Amino acid sequence: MATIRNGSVDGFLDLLITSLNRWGVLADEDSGALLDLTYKVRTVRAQEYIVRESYPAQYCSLLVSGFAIRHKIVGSGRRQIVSILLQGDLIDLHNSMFGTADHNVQMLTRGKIVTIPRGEIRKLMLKRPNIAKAILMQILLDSSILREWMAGIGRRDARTRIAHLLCEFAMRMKAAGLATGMECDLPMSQEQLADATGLTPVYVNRTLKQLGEERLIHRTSPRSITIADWQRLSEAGDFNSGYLHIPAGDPSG
Amino acid sequence: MATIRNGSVDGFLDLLITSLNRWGVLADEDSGALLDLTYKVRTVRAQEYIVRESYPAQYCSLLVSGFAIRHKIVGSGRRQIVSILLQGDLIDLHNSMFGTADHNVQMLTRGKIVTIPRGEIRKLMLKRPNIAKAILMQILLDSSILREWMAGIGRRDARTRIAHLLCEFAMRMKAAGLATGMECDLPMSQEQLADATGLTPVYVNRTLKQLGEERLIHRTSPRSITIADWQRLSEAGDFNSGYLHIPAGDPSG
DNA sequence: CGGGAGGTTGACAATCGTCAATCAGAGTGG
DNA sequence: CCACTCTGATTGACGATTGTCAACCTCCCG
Repeated sequence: MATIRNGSVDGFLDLLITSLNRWGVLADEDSGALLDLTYKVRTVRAQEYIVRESYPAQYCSLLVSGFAIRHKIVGSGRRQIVSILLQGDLIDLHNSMFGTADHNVQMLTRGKIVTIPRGEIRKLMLKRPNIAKAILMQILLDSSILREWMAGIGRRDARTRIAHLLCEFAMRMKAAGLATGMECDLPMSQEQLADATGLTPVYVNRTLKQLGEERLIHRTSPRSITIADWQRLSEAGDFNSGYLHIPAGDPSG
Repeated sequence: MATIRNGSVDGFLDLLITSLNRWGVLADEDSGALLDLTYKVRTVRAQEYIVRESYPAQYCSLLVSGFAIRHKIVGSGRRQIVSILLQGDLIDLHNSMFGTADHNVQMLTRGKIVTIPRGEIRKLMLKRPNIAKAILMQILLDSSILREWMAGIGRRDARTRIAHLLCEFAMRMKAAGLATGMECDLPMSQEQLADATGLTPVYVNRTLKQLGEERLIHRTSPRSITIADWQRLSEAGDFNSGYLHIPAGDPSG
C-alpha cells in the first residue's frame, strides 16, 4: 500500500471521475482537481469490514473492484442489508461528513478500494461546487434506491422482492458496464439474499426454486443467475427502473 | 399566494436557515444569501399532494408547518410510507436535482410550505459551498433514517417496530422544538402507522393496545400518545438514537 | 339526528419462519 | 488420487407472527 499523488498514471481515480460524472456535471478543471487527490489503494478480503457502525473514520473511500454491502444489525442480532455497492460507488461519504458511521460496510467479495483522507474530500467539495453537486446526486440516487427497497420489504411479497432484486442488480451491473447480456454473476449467498430482502435463507431458496420452475430465471451455478425472461421477471418483480435515474430501459437491448 | 423577496420580514426563511444550520456550517453571508431567495408561501390542506412520483417539478419546497410523509405505492396498490417530514424539513430537493420525482410527498395535516424556484436553489448551491454542504448533510441524515427504518421493517417484529417509531418521532419532535416532555401529538391514523411500519391497521391497533397494557405508553385520545416509560419503551423498540445524529440523548431530560 | 371516517374486536387463514436432516461442491492434506 | 472438512444449498415437517374479513363501536361534524 503506497501513497500516490496524481492518479492519472494508474487509472484508479478515473473510475471516481467517471462515476461522479454520470450526470455530466463536471468540468475539465473538476476532473483535474480530482486527479490531484492523495489516495491509497488497498486490497481487501472477502467479508472484510471497511466501516463499522458507531466507529469514527478518517478516510473516505471508493470501491474500485469487487462488491460490498451496507448493513445494520438490530438488537436481536438479525442483520439487514440496506445497499449493495458496485464498482465505482462511494463507500462512506457519511463518515466524512458526520464523523461517525451509522451502519456497517463489508466486502462481499475480494476487491480493491481507494481511500482518500477525509479532509481532502471536504476541501474539494468546498472549493469545487460541481464536485459537491456530483456527490450530492450520487447520494440522492442512493436514497432513491433505499426508498424503493423499503417499499419492497414493507409491501411486496417474497417472490416479488426477489424478482425485483434480481432485476435491479442486473440493470445496475449493466449500467456500470459489468454485465453485457442477460447473465450475470450474483456475488451473494442465499443467506445474504435473505438479509437483503428481509426474508430467511430457507425461504429464499424456495422462492428461487419457484422462479426457476416458472422459467423466469435459469441457474447454472449457485452464484450465477441468468434472467431467462426479462419481461416476465420484471413484471413479477413489479420492477420499474425510474427510481434508478438512468437513461437506459431494458438490459436486453 | 404572493411572491416575496427578502424573507427576513416574515420569518419563513429563518426556519430554513435554522434547519440547514443544525450542524453549524453556515456563515453569516450564507444566511444572508438564503434570505435573498425568491419564494412563495402556500397553505396546503391535509392529504394534499405536494409531489407526485414520476412528475416533473419546477420548485423546491420547505415544510414550514404541519406534517407530511414521503410514500411509494407498489404494483399491488399497497402503500409504504418511507419518511415522516417535520417542520423545517426539505420536501423535494430530489426533484430539483433529478427533474423527476421518484416518490410521493403528501401532507398528513394542514400546513404551510415555502416554494423556491428550482433554479435559485441550484444557483445558490453552486455559489455558496457551505449551503451545498448543509443541504448534503440534511440529505445524509435523511438516508440514515431510511436505513434504520429499513432495518426495522426487515428485521424487527411488529411490537418493536411500533415502539421504535414512537421513540423516533418523539425524539425528532423534541429536537425540532415541537414537543417538550413525554407527550406529543401523533398526527397519524392507525392506517398511516401501518403504512409506515409495513403492517396492517388491525395489527397496529392490537400492538398499540398491548403497549398500553404493558404501561409503556398512555393513550388519552387516539391522536395523542404519551410515552409512559421512555426507558422501557426505547428498550422495547430497540431504539438507539445514534442514527439521528443529534447531540441530545433522552427526551425526558 | 344522521352519516362517515376511523378505531376496536373476534374468528380464521396464510405467508413466512424455525428446526433439523441431508446433500453438493471447494479446498486441503496425506 | 482420495478421504476429510467446511460452508452453503436443498428439502420436509411443523409452528407462529401477521394478514384478512367482517362486524360493531365511537366520535366528530354538519
